[in-house]
Amino acid sequence: MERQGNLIYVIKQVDLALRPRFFEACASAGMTAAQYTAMTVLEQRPGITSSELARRSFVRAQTMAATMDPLLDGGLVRRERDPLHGRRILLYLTERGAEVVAGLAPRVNELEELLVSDLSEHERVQFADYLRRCRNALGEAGHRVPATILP
Amino acid sequence: MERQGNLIYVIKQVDLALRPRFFEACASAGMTAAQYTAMTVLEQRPGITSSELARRSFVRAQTMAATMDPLLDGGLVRRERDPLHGRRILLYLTERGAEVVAGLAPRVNELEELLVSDLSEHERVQFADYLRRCRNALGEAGHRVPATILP
DNA sequence: CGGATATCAGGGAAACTGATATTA
DNA sequence: CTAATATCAGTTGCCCTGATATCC
Repeated sequence: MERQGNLIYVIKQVDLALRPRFFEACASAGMTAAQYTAMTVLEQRPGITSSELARRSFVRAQTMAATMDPLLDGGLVRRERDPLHGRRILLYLTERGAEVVAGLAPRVNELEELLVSDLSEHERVQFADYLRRCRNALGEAGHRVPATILP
Repeated sequence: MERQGNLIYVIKQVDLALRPRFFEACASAGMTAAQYTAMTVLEQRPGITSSELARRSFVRAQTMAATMDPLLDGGLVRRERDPLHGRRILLYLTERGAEVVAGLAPRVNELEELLVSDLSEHERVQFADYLRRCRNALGEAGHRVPATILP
């Protein structure tokens, strides 16, 4: 009886407490949180399509396309037609895009350090592992993301 | 080396993966996610003020007031002037409000069970503890109530 | 006075649904 | 034909800042 019952609520609280600081950091580099997040994924998976990027980010293709638009206009992300597939368009960070992401990393790391400041080294590793397993449990259970497991 | 580096990103992923299901459950009871969340807090802290509720939820007073409005109109939440303080207005769930929250609990518990379905009993306890400590680390570090400077 | 509460007004980031054309 | 991609258009939930009046 009496389950803990408020895990979802606490995750929401953490997200809300994180948000203004994360927004602020991203804004200092001239972009939004969604844009920065997408760029960090793009950095690790060059040549990914917008649809695949959307799937990994748990949003719709239209949402990701809208997120990308200002980055394309701003020259932070570059598009390239897939020579093997006439419909797909592949995405890459430009040099400037990579520089901006790298320039923002210290501030984001600082925020992340604050987030886990009360956890020991061992606990941080466990926490990251638990979070990934939770994400995968949700991702695998249909509702979205039919295929691949995320890194 | 290889920092973990993407903790914030994974939290965001979990939140995004959770959101559509959570929204769907709340909508089935005729309310939004923010409204349901606020009501669960109200259930555990009857007589709380809207401002204090906002503070605990990591949002502004205006945001919480806007969240409450439809609940007040719908008769799920009741307001009462604080007899000891002419400005404060205390909030309470109505009977109907309590019923709606109780009716939604099974679906929310089901979702939470899915979330932690890959964690052992011991790991779930640890996970909840880590999340709360992360939330507290962010909450204690100020950043809230910056109170803009300048005239 | 300063500090907290409540509330009006407006704005923005970021998700959603629906519809459509194209291509493997 | 079906599935996936890209994209146009509109909508919504929900957070924000700024300003103001009231109360201790």
